[in-house]
Amino acid sequence: MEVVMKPTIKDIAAKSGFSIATVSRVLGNKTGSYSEKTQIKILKVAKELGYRKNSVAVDLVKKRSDVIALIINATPTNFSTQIIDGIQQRASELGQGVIILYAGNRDNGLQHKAIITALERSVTGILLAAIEPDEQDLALLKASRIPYCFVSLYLGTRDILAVSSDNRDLAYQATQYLIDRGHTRISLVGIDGYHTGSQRQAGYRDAMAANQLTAADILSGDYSYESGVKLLQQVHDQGVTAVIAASDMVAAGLLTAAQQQGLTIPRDLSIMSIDGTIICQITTPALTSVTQDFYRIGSQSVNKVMGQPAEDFIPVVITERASVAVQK
Amino acid sequence: MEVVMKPTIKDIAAKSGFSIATVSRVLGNKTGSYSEKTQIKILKVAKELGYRKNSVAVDLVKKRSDVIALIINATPTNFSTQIIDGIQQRASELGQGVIILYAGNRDNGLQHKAIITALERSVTGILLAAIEPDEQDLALLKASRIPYCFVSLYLGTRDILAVSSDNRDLAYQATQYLIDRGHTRISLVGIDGYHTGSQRQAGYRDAMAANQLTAADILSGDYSYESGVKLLQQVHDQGVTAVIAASDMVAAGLLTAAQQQGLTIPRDLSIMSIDGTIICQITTPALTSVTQDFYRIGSQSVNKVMGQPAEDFIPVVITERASVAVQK
DNA sequence: CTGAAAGCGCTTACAG
DNA sequence: CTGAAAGCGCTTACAG
Repeated sequence: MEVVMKPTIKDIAAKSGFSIATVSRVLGNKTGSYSEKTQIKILKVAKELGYRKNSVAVDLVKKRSDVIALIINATPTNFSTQIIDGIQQRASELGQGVIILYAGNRDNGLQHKAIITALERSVTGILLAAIEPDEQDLALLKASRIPYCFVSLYLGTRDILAVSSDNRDLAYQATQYLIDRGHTRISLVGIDGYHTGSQRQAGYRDAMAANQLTAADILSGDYSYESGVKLLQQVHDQGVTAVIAASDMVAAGLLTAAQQQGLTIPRDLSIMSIDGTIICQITTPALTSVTQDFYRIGSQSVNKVMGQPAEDFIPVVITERASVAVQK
Repeated sequence: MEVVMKPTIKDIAAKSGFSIATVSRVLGNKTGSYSEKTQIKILKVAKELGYRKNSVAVDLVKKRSDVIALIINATPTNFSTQIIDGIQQRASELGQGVIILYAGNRDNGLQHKAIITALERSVTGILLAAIEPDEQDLALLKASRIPYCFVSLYLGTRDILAVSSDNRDLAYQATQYLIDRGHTRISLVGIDGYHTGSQRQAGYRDAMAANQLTAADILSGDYSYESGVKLLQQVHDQGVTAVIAASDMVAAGLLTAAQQQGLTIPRDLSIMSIDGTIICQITTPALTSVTQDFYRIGSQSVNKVMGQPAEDFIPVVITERASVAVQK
């Protein structure tokens, strides 16, 4: 029974009386290489048969996919939607589809697997969002002939394509903002020591130093809500008047825990968040933040991986809400 | 220069002195069909050449991908991470990869495009998460020979595979919970009239009726934070003592707006949320919720689309936090 | 255990 | 404008 088989151009050729070459041309819209009558006939037959192109075959012969692979992990903070929107939008303008490969939450195995999957599918380019690559990942990527670009992560070298906020500058601005409001004892909380984390640590330290202030011990964490909750006590012990939270989620955790301790924010503690997602609006008080332009980070990274001119660093902006008080 | 070309099994065959058939067998691990010496030799050459399999070619000849396509849209509430985790986990247990196709935010065009993309790539199955299909989408899906399953959406018929919470029951439970705590004037807020929405509306109405209570006008919205903010005034005008929010985001919006109006939650208004994501912990007070088991919804949907036994409806649970007061 | 050959569903010079 | 043929990189009966 033919019924059960997916129809191919061969079926269309047989039924229409043309060769598969001609069928391929009209289906592929190679305008000018077929007559209108032929087109009409073939299109009609294709529709009758319920024909649907087999992209796998097309990709094989064309040796490329016209799809960008986006590898992303489940970060505790939910900025990914904006990044994805930016990527999708720009990719579609450039005629590229995008498939998302999920790398778990900082799961090195999954991450590696995702890279390999992308490599094996002859994608146009690979985007790695918020992925901290290990040596192996990097070696794999470098050995491939496929362009790749890190998104929202700067590896510290121009040799590797990347689009992100300038994390040093971002933390510097956050710190300076607090200093400008009279704070002198300021802490940085919930951060790790990978690329993004250490760049932010540097920005924080530089700003403190530039203002002749001594930096507090940095409180390590993993950017999560739980980190924030857990670290509040240490923040309190530090005796600081203001904190910079490594992410909106850390800020939210800090806030909840502080309130449970009976603290009033921002009177007893000012919180400056990093990211500026909708989380900042949900909390009470709303969180003042250094806001990243994730959409633009996404769209520019597509430009970059497609070999078009693109910005390296996307400017951030400070969004004043209600979690920072002026220190007398 | 050979250097620039990606090596193929033909290159390995040439360099190792074996035929491409044998190369294919050892690379494909067809144990028993080659000698150990051969294996060692071929693997060595493959490594030297930096060989990487071309999955596109493999898929073409095998006529299937061993990947599940997950089509997902950017819902205002961020439960997707949990669904994805569940899907990824179960899929990998079954030897399936998963690619995610992003359908924007209720964007019918993108949604349709995503379905077509999946159809053209001979995936093992298609999962549609929180997607309300239109006629066209459904026709497309039905016409294909690829199994598909809706995730977190029940179309109201057993003919179409789906795994979700029982949304009627979910809303019924939420309503009954409030009634049990003395509330009689209860509203349902931020919901739409599609499948999930109307099922919840029915559950709400049924519970009210079963308790001889009159249902308030349902306040329509799109499950977003903004909906919650915008609808608070109407909730207030209704004079209810408790609301069921269509999602965590709606609940958060309601809460923020209420607090801005000077209301104290839950004293002045009890809020019962639907979803139970981390958002519920972030707000002050924390939101009591009907909590869905998104992870399980995800993993069971994989079973279902792979033709394995699976549950249709995943039980929900009520998580008491601090946004519901007992009404005297 | 191994190889020659056919074939997966397309595209694209080449020739007419 | 159209068709016959080669080929994309693999897998897998078939024969030995």
